[in-house]
Amino acid sequence: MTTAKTGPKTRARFRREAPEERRRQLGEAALRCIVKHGNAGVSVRQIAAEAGVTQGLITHHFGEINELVAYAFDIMSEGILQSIVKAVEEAEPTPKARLDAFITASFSPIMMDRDVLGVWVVFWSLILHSPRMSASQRQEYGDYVGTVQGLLGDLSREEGFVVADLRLAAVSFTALMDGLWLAWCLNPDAFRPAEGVRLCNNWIEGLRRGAHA
Amino acid sequence: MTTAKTGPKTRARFRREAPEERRRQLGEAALRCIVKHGNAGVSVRQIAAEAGVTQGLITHHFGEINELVAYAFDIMSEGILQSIVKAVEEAEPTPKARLDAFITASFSPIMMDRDVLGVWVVFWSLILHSPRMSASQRQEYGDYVGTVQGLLGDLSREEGFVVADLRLAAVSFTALMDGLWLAWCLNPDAFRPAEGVRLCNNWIEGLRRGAHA
DNA sequence: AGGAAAATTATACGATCTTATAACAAGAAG
DNA sequence: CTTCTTGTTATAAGATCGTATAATTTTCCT
Repeated sequence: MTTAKTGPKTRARFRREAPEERRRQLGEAALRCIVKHGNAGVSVRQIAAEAGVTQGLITHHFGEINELVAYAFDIMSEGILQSIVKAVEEAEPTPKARLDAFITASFSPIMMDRDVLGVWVVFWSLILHSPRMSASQRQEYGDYVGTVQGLLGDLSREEGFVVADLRLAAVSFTALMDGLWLAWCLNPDAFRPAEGVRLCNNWIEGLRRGAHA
Repeated sequence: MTTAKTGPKTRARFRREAPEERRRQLGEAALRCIVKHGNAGVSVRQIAAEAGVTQGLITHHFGEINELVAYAFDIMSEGILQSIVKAVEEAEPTPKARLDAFITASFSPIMMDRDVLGVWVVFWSLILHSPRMSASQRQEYGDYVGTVQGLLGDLSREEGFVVADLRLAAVSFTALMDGLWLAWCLNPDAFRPAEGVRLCNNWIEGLRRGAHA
């Protein structure tokens, strides 16, 4: 891909952008690279090329590449949590409707996308060796479990069933969904999205029937 | 680490090993490298150094490095599945005791080890971009779910409760455990191993009470 | 012993990677 | 219109990576 007939000593023309915007562009380019090549896609050169800029820009905006990856992780985490929370907020304000919305959103086409989940799994694999990403993950995981705990607590109060340890129950439900995402991502034949919804609802049904009392 | 006083033109002495043994040594060295450095540990040079051999040996035994990684994945998969299955076989032959053994083994110190689980997560992240590993994973996942399905089916027959779709229930239980492993690996403060056992038992209790009927 | 087969070392080559540095240009401000 | 700031390009340096190839050593077989 040659630049269209540049003179002998002309430099490439470029557009100057606000730092936050460029950072976001680079972060999204990173996500696209990970979609395409997994871990192997994480490279200054590939990401710069994907974003249509030179490598130096990444150094300039992020210092080292791990910082860019962590930033991309943050972008994605926020995006996912937000889209799910949004679905909950838009549901009818009854505990059951809100929980249903949560589950449905979790298995909507936005989430049941191998590209999305594939990037997610790659991030998981990076967290253990990146204190920076680990901190983000703990924060985000806490928020997530907290949200689930709220939904489950509201439901139990509304319907009058007992849950011995609400936080643990939320951990369990979260684990179930993560596990289903992972299983489907690695092997989409394992179950259909609608079956994922059903399995989550079955878990809730167990909760109703006092399995966690 | 210099070799002890080699003459000017002497070559390093070495021991010749049977191919299968050497392959296994290299596979285990690869696992150790992944423990230490995650994805970044996957490199011909690092693995060869870890195994105490030269790089060429990896090419010789595996051709390309991805083949070695896939082999390491197979080693680990078999090891884990075997240790769990063994615990089940050693339990009393009642459905409940066997299932208990399965759950207990799944949260024993052998599994609740961040090094072990960390490697596991790295492998997950590689599967999506490696047809060879993907094939292994599907096979192994099928075996695993099949084992779970057998345990759940036996219990339901013994205790006389109804499960609408046994395969789906096994998928769900498997997902719960994978999700708990993942959560604990990324954040060991999320719950204690004994609580993991309890959460699995709670899931089973839901099954008993007809949540999946 | 002696010799053949194959495991292993040693080395080289080209590609790609990360990071650092200097030059340049775009946009804003005076 | 000029000047200043800084986002951006361009380039280089050094490390690491994967793989190929040839030389050498071990080991087994006769």
